Amino acid sequence: MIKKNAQYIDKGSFQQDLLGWYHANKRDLPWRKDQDPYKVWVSEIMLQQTKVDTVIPYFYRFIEKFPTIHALAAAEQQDVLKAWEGLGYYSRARNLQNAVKEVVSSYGGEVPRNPDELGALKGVGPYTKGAILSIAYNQPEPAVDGNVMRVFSRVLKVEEDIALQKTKKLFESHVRELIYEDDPSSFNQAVMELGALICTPKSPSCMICPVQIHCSAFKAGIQEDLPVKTKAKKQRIIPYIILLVRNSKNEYIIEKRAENGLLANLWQFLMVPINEIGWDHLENWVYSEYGLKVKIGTKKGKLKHVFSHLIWQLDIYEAATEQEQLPDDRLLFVEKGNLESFPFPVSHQKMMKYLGE
DNA sequence: AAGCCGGGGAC
DNA sequence: GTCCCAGGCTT
Repeated sequence: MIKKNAQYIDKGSFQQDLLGWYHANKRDLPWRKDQDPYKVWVSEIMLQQTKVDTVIPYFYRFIEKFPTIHALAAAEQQDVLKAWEGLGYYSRARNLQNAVKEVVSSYGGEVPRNPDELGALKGVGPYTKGAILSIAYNQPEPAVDGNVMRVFSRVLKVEEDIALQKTKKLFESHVRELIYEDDPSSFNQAVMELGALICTPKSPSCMICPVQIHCSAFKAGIQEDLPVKTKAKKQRIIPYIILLVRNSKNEYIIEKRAENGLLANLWQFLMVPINEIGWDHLENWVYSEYGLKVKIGTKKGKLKHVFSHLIWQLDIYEAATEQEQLPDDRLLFVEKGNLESFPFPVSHQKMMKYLGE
């Protein structure tokens, strides 16, 4: 039985109602066609902080391009990033390939079923570890994500802040107690499916919920008030001048971003942090930063791009250079028609409509 | 514990 | 505008 401040629940009846609903209503998703641990792994990484409908086309393309662990391990990172382009959180792609290489070199290409070995892989945290172990290997391990915390915060009327680490551990212990050991894969997926389809953040469909009679929050009429979660901070606004620099051969200058941090190893048009530089020193800064002499032209447009923790305010200008040689390793001349072979952040993809002919 | 790390869709 | 999504890593 459930302890602490949570309410009691009839475990067998809850499992039966939840799993019965799941088997009758689960979505036909591409990563549910088999239990290939590699495909389960790829899907779970893509699904981190990302909706199912967004992931589906990426998953198809990714598996077609990298069908096996060995294929992904042998790929160029730029090709992996290109397949991830637009999905966001690009460290997921870099970590996944890093981990896949580790699986090839240390585990003969087989995804570890040992929890400690699996959890030690880059990008495999507590949730993903539990998801792979339960879904691919049928082990009764908890896989606690946002859905699971929302569902059980309501069913068990847990009123602790789900942003806290200790609250997540509390839910893991609840799942260990409640999990259906004959089919932990279906149990974990059923809770998440319920969270996605019925027990939604706003306006949950309690009237058609298969576990309504088990739900303490519904009984108390406070399901809309759970889960409790502290609010995120507001984003900082950072203004940039974007320079669409073109040479006499009608090629554009793009720059490879740093190998760590925001949008790592993706490509972009030149970005000038105008607040730090100031308009008067703009061309001088470009020369000191890149050894590049440019003439700023006319303004072509503006964009606002929102990240989870900051906002880019982008003013886009065309610019020209007469240099033939690029003095900086980060920079590259590329014809307009070849830009699509490089991975770009979405914000810079949106700038391409301002390029000339 | 808090900050960093994308992008999109629902409301 | 707000929230949050099948989270993890770093400090």
